[in-house]
Amino acid sequence: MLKYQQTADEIERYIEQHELKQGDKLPILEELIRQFAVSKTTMTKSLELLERKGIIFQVRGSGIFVRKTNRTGYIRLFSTQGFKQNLVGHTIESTVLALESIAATDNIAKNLGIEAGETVYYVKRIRYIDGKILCLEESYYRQLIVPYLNREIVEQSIFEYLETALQLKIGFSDMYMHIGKLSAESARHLDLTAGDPGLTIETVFHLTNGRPFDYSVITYHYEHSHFVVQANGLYL
Amino acid sequence: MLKYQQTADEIERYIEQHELKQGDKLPILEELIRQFAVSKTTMTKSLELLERKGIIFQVRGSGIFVRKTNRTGYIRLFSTQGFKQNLVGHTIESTVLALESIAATDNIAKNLGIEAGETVYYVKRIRYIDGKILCLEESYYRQLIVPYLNREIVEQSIFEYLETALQLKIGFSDMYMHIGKLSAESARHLDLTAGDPGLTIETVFHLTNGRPFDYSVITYHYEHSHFVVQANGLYL
DNA sequence: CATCTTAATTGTACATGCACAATTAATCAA
DNA sequence: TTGATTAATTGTGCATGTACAATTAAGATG
Repeated sequence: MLKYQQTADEIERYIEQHELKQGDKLPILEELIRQFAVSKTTMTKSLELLERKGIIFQVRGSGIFVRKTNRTGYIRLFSTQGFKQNLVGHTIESTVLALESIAATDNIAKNLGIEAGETVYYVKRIRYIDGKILCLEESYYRQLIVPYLNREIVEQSIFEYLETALQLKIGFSDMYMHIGKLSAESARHLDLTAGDPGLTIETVFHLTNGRPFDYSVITYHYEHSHFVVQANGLYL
Repeated sequence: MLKYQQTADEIERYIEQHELKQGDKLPILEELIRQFAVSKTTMTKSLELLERKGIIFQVRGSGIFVRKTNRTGYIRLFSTQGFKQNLVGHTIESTVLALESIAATDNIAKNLGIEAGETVYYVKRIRYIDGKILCLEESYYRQLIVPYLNREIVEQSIFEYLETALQLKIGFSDMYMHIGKLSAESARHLDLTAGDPGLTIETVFHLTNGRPFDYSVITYHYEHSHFVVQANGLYL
């Protein structure tokens, strides 16, 4: 593990152990450098990481302070950390509705930037959070990159399998969000009524080398989906 | 302007001028350093910035490549850049429904982390994108930090006024998202029907020194809201 | 010609040092 | 005591240098 990541983890633990609250001040940079015995570069990178994770904020000339959201029970969207750490205290389960190899349709191909007809795994799942329906997911994995999937893997975390067993390195992703009314079929799976609200997120996942390997369409259950995003710059 | 920001801008322009596409390779690091006559640190920071903006991706041992989303007409959520650059080619207009000083309710106070009763500006607007209703916005600004607002300012970009005229430095924000059915009142403002889908984003804005100054509740028109998010790590 | 091994390429991690900007604390003047 | 000025504190920008990891290309081997 990289030194700056490890240092960041340690600082995070330090914050928890000392039960620091929003706005509490951490030791100054120099002191942190001394305590953790790393160089300025490394410590700066660690702090930058923590800042992007929304755990601290830094004020030049003043100090380094703890940042906390004041709501609980929200799912953290776009966390740098994975799915798992994100949802400590929550249980995620999946019901697999479909798992098969198919030929990519035009739409799938376009999103993945491949030729129509290429073989992809089609996975359809309902995912539960703490026993309640969270979302309906339909994903398409390029078989060229993900040569094998089975029911057991798909019932658990697919991405964990990709990263550990297949050693794939997931890089970046483009997410397209829109709101709409549920179709009869989606509503049935989510145990809702057609016309009810739904948030749909389409995502194209890429490996670190830029190759797209997964296109997924997720529709969230509007009553069980509360998201929090910790942003750093401006936005809208 | 900082050197690494300026360099990043120049590289961005370079990409546009050379009409580079998704996956196209940029000159190697050393070459970029030479061309732009900056140090390795600076160039690295510039590239990191561009990476976070979703403009490039870097592959160790291979090179630096252009990253582009393949859909247009989507609004970029959580862009590091401001509202303006984000929406080039789009027109944003606002209708002001309310602008008054009020005493903070318990809910407002809790979100801003202040005492109930503190004076805040209440701003209610409908915002249009390219002539179509985008969202209904209700914001609360602490008068202690934003001492003056008028109709003219509120009709334009409030944040631009805060940054330029008041010299406030906006730091980070916590955003809470959920989907639901529109109330009769919201629906009326958005020219929709009660019960229609709506995406609501509550945001608490902080200055760079960590002080919260704005709590806003925005409800988006489901037919005119298409968002894109370029994420870098994993997520859900 | 395919496959393995090795070497070259290319970005990332980490250390050090100097200069400087933003904030806060201390000092001084009235 | 108040308000302005100065000084100390504290994080950020930028330059240089060494080592190394991931990828790709080249070469060797069968």
